[in-house]
Amino acid sequence: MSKRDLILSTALELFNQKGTAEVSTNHIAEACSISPGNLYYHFRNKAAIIQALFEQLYAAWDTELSLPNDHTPQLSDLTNLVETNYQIIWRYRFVYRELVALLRQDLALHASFLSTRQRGFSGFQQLVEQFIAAGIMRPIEAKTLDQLMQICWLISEFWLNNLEIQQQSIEPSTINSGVSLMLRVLQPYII
Amino acid sequence: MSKRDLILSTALELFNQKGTAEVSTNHIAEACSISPGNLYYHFRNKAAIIQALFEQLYAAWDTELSLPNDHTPQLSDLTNLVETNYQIIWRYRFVYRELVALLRQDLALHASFLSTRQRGFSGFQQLVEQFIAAGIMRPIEAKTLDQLMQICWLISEFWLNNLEIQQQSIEPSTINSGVSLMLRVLQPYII
DNA sequence: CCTGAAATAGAGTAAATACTCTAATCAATT
DNA sequence: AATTGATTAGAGTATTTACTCTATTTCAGG
Repeated sequence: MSKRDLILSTALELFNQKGTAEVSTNHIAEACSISPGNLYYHFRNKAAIIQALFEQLYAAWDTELSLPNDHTPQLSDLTNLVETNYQIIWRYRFVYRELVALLRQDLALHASFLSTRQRGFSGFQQLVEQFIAAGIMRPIEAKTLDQLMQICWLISEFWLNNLEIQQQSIEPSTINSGVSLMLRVLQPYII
Repeated sequence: MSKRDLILSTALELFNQKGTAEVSTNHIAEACSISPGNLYYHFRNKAAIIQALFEQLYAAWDTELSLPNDHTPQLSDLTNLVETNYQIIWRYRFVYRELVALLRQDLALHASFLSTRQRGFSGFQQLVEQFIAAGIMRPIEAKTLDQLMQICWLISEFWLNNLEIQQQSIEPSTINSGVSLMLRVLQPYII
């Protein structure tokens, strides 16, 4: 593993443990057993480390959330996708824990996050539209569909936060409850 | 206004603007035009200021979210409640922006928040059960009902965060879209 | 083996932070 | 006027933070 990757994975672990505000660059360097100077050789500043971790998150979404597009979609595709998404978010959990604060402090980060998020949302919406086309779901009026999508998206983004607030351990079973929550929203429209 | 209240309202304003990590006790004191020593006369430490603001939030929920219990409930009661709740959360918006981080740093705060939250959730659930009893909503199986409540609750807690991420201005119209999102969840069960 | 660039160590700095301490002031009561 | 307790100012402190600078080491290619 390159030193750059070591710094990033160590920072990720510490950020997830204690939050970005509580973890200093010196902490990260010490946890990596390297000097502060070395850390600043690899990263311009602390914000650059956070940005790089966001980039990793984007990459994880891109590579791990792809759909097999050679078959007609099934509901299981949706649940798989959502579950994988929860796993990714959990891996980078500091991001959603502090999301609003982090984005407010960094305009460029906000922009990149918004566009990545928009891509994800569009893909999600297309999947549901494929369900309708395939007769798995009833036709839905445009505005209603948009609202349903927004609700599902809200669940997928904030369900883990909700679990953490409730101090529930994040295990497959609790994560699955987030998946079934989303299915509950769509259920009245599933044939 | 007592000096204590001045400190709290100033701190609230600054926390909402910049986040708790970016606002120091010295900042607060300066913004109040008082000395740091004076601030520490009124509050043991920075955490105590945050705790006091949480108490104000609890109080706002208690006093402003009461239901008129002399008439059979109507759907408009629900929308009014949710709207008022959004206004309260917006007033103390730093709380939900940083919620997971704040609670993880302060065990006592976490406990008080959880119990207050539980009370609110129960009240909300009772209201919906009254709708069912009044024939406004169809009877719903227990597990389904619980899931619906959780979804609505998630929306009420995180909708403003979602708006902030989208950089949308928080206005009556955008807040109303949060209310109709919740109605969209319940709509299939409304008679 | 030499060279030079990349990588690293580690001391150092200016600023900020949470918080303390002491002395002064105020305001009400005796 | 004197006393007393609540309030306030403001200087001070130890620590931490993000980040810089310079000197040294590593190591691949000629």
